[in-house]
Amino acid sequence: MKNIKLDATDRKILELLQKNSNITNAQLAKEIGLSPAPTLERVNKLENAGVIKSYHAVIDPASVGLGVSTFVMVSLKGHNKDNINKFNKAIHDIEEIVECHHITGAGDFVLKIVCSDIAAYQQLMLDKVSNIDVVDGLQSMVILSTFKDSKVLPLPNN
Amino acid sequence: MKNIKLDATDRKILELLQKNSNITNAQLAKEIGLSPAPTLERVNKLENAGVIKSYHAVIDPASVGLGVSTFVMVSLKGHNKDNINKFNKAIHDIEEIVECHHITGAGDFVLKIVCSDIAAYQQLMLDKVSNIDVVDGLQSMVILSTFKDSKVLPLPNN
DNA sequence: ATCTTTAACCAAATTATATTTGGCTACAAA
DNA sequence: TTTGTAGCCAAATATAATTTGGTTAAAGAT
Repeated sequence: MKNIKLDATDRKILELLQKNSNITNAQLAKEIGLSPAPTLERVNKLENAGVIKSYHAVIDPASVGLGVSTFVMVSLKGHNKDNINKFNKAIHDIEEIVECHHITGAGDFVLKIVCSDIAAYQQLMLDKVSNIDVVDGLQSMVILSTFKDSKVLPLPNN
Repeated sequence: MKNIKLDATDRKILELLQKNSNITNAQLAKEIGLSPAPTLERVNKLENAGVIKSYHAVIDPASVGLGVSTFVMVSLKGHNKDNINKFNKAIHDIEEIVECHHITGAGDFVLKIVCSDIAAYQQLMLDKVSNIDVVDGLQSMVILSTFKDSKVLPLPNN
């Protein structure tokens, strides 16, 4: 991934595509004040440089029967490279675990988990997560509601 | 938002669009085994029903100078509706706070925060977050690395 | 100072893709 | 049995992406 210098126009493009990636190139061009050709050129450059990583649809969990989301703090039995790798491998194939971050502070990892209901969640935790042998402790926080979930990062001006 | 019944084809569409929303309708049609016309019809139906909420580009934080991401556990001074509303309002305009979830367990809220560096993070926390008058305690967890960040929810089969 | 190169841009042509149309089939309700 | 409806397809059309060729302006070289 190259190191690319972004100008104000690039940042505007990034902001707009984070907000809504289904905007047409023509509309995007209009909003940033350029014609379609150089607009597309800039978008391609941002993609090739790895600044834009990917494009995704976001679906409403409830409408597909996913009623429970949680954050889980995980502590490992010994916070060493080997155990971290084992843990990483173990969680990778559990599709209900949609995020896994290695953190400083109280625990070692924080997971985000999504599943149908509390029963399914309990089963997942008992059968799969707490069974991972390097896992020491787990602390679940059930999401009651989400007040903010912005897909737009706060781009610095330089 | 209507209650829509999803069949296996709809779920396949949702999976593919979550994975990569820039796929062409023709390619999507091919992968689900239908022609473009009914494929598009299904996508439109999913959008109109609110199952597909939005489309977004994902950018690489590091490549735009965003080097620090954290989770923050927040406790409020009294967990009542009024204070929750005040908190909600206060965090809404802080663009570095990209997520805010109301949770059960140890704290009252968990935030996800993204900013340039530790100095900027400290300033943000001191100047803006800890200043919110309903905030009682804060506990930061800095993300060292992210092992998994799937944009694809685990769709139940019915 | 003047040349040369390069990057960024535009308008317009072309290519690719989305979208609409009309009609067919199969299943379900009347 | 009939009638309506949902879901599908192929093909026509409309829209959008992409390419092309050429212009301008700024930076570095002579």
